[in-house]
Amino acid sequence: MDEISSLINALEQGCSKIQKKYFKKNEIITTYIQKRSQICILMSGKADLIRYDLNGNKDIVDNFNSNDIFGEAFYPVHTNNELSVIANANCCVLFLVHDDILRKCKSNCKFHNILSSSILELTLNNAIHQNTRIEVLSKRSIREKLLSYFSILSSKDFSKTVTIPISLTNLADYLSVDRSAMMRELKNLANEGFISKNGSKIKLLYK
Amino acid sequence: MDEISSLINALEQGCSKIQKKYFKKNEIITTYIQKRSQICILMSGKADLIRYDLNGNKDIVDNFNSNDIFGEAFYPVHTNNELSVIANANCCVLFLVHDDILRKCKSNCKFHNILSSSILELTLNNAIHQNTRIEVLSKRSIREKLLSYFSILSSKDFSKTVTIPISLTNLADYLSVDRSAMMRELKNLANEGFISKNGSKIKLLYK
DNA sequence: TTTTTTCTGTTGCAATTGCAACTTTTTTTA
DNA sequence: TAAAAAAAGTTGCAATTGCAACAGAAAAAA
Repeated sequence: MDEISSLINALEQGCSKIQKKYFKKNEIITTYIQKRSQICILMSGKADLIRYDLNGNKDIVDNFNSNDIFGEAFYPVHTNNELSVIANANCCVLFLVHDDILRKCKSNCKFHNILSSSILELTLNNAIHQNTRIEVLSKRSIREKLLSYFSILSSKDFSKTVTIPISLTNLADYLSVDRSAMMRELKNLANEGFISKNGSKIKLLYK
Repeated sequence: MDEISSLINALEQGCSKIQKKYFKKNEIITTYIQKRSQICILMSGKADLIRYDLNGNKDIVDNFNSNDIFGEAFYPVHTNNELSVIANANCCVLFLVHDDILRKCKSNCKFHNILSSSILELTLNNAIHQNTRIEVLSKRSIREKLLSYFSILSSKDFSKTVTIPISLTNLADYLSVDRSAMMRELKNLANEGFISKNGSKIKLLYK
């Protein structure tokens, strides 16, 4: 992705406003607390945005892959619970401070100008992902959520046969439904001839 | 909002890349079809993002207020149904083309530089709203959705008494639940002493 | 390779939710 | 200001869903 390589250049040419750090699996990348203007870019690896609720249950709020952008800057100021980003694999992360993106850095580094538009690109990308999730979450039944999800996968891949790119357990989390209820609904969809299913490979049989 | 006034300046100083248009209630502001790079900013008024589903039912996907940013650029490339933005009141809208934000306009207008960061600000703002909605949508029961929604309102207002800023009908849409089921749950919450309710004024009684 | 952990798959049951069909109240429009 | 439209409020009932508690398969770790 072009935006990412521009940023890497800026970094390597010595822009002091960008930090690059490495994390091992299970290490804490950042917490969303008093870092209002922190923007992070995951250059490689996988990470989860985690909340521990009042009962101490771990709740996966979001998850990030290569080229994803995240940070407290994307979240409301007033959150009840602390959010943490935890590495799910070895990660390389760029850290930027929001204000630094707008104002030029002291050394007036020549890559600074591209920063703002690169961040905008990634942020737009993030918005597309969010809207996609809102799309499926706003369906009222598990069946509709699944069909909506499959339909999006199908149009991305230009194919009526889609492979769910995450575990079914994680899919249930993504759709915010009970996993066993989702499994049941997958079976119903298959029994009623809407789909055929082999593991996480789904063939859409309707229309 | 600073970003908006910067944009207005850019416009009024004659940047040819920005268009300003006025719409009356019920007029179509734009459609999300083959306008991949269109970015719109609602300077005043209210608007809804609408989808007509297969049965011809009107489905309100999102709604926009002053200073909100929207456009096909925020949506996945492959959408099944056509999305339209309809004015809900008299609206003033700025239209920008995404590529123009990145490259400088021919006249090299001096306000062009601020464009990118202004758009970034608005886009980050948009992400915050989206994350807030995902937060409530990902709650599994109507009760949890309501409590989560109230809790967010409460921390915004620094008060245990909140006024729902939209109609209850629209709130049910926002939470993606059946309106009558939501009304029932509001009554249950009141009966069980979690809240007290007077119209759209809600007092939080827990903790 | 064995052990441990995670993931998949299943089912009964109770609780929640959506749907449909109303009435009443409030707001908007003519 | 009267009429029309939208919103609020209610309830019964059937369908969906979450929860709990399993067993077996697959993947990861030791």
